[in-house]
Amino acid sequence: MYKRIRDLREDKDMTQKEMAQYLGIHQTTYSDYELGNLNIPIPALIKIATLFGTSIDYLVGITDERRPYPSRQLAQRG
Amino acid sequence: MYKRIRDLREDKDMTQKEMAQYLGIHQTTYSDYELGNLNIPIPALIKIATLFGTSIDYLVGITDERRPYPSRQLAQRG
DNA sequence: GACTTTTAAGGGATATTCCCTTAGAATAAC
DNA sequence: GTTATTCTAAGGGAATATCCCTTAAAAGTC
Repeated sequence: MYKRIRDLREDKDMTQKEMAQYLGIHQTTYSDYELGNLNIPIPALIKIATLFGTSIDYLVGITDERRPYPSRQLAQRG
Repeated sequence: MYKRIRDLREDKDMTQKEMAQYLGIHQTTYSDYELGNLNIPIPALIKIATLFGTSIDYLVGITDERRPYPSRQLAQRG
């Protein structure tokens, strides 16, 4: 169960159907992602993290820090 | 092709076989992970990020920052 | 060249994925 | 309370992906 993804979705007042459309999959597939019944593919994880402005690490519970590192395109030296 | 994972593995002088043993999978499966032929499951991503002391975001190329996010146990408020 | 180590490709049994249908839960209006 | 509506979850199955095995190819050593 990916509670963080569910909580972020609800914070954004989005439905599973809307998330599924965003990802190009069916609502029931997305439901299974949140429930942990299916492994979430990396491309979907990236899109979800981007949508919510956080990191994959936060989504999957590795860290409690919600802010992502700078995205690759904008990263600075130093 | 997950070049970052490959580069980190080589920096650590590890073979695909050693990585596969660490993950509990076959060398050819791990090879397919690096090549992008197979989707890397989240649990494997977590183990790889932990082993290399970095984030999943770095592994998959979202960010260029190599340092890991604060671990869940040690995360601070603010 | 012969040998070893390492990585990648081919093939196939098996497990997973994904969608469809549909059921259940929650809410609202009447 | 019942009729809609919305949202999420379960059951089932065709299609697809996964994972390992075998083996080939590449790279290095002697």
